[in-house]
Amino acid sequence: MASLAPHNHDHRKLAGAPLVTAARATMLAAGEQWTDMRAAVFDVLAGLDHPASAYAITDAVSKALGRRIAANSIYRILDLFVAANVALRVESANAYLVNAHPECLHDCLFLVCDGCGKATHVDDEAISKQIRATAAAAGFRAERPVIEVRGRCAACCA
Amino acid sequence: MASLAPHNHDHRKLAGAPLVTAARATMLAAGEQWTDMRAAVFDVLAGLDHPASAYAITDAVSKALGRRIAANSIYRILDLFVAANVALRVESANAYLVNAHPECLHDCLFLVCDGCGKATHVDDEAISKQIRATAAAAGFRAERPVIEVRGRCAACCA
DNA sequence: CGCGCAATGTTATACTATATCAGGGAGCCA
DNA sequence: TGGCTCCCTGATATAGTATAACATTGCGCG
Repeated sequence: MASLAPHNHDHRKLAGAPLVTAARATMLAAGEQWTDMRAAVFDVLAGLDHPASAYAITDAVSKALGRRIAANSIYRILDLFVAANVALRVESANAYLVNAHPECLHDCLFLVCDGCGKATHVDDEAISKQIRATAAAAGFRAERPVIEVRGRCAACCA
Repeated sequence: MASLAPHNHDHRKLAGAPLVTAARATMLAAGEQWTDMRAAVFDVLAGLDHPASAYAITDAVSKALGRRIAANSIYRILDLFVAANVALRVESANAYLVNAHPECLHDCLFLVCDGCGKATHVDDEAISKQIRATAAAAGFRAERPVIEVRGRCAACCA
């Protein structure tokens, strides 16, 4: 275990079982349950290599469970996940993504490729601070910055 | 805050007739027509004090023209407007807004109030440059930054 | 005139998101 | 145990956002 300084931003990404464990712990800490259904949704999210729509996730969960799940139920769970910071939403793509380090909370920036659809999650405190400062200067109370860059990733620029 | 752009970024906001004239000129310069329909949509946009959904705009245009316009037609025109930079889209709100200075092109930042729904349009080259630099550092070609801050405006904080 | 082209109309449909109420299981307490 | 509440999920309906596909109109031009 790396040391947990006040917040050293050692952002190694979790994956596999440790990620599930961390997500579960985060949910429990938020006073939310970790049900079979939620675990199934999380597994699907964690298995994606790019953000997916709620309906795509619904299809994948349905397939995984062998029975039809209503989109409705998936939305409820995704909303909880986002609120608890174990999942993230890409506003400009109406899509959801697992949060590979659910234990630290900060504004995040997505580089969203219009070629392959993949999103790279970047944390940059300098940008975040600057945006929040700009908002504050305008007398605006920033609650949820949405910072996304549409464009082309290195692989898709070719 | 060095101002090295080709133009001086004197961002006085246009309104009323001069704004329409500027928008029209911008569209023509982009090789697009300025039809009665487009003028009607633009008038509605220019009369809004906060971003509105395509359907709300459809209703307003329909009312202004005294006949029912299909949402479809409005979407087409809004898309053109956004492409030509005479209108802007707030991704996190699925809403459209007139661009009060259509003649200069830059990334923009919206402060979107969850209380009153108003959006403040801020231009900040420092943030824009930093975001683009971050993207470039990741080998990502930034084409369209989406920078929006959800929160509460000064009036709604009270 | 006849043709092509762009804009708009018309209709249908896909996609995204939420509301509402019913059912069912776990824990709690008399 | 029985009954109770609370939360999660199911089921259904509907609202809201966006695009597809083809028809029609009107205008400029040879």
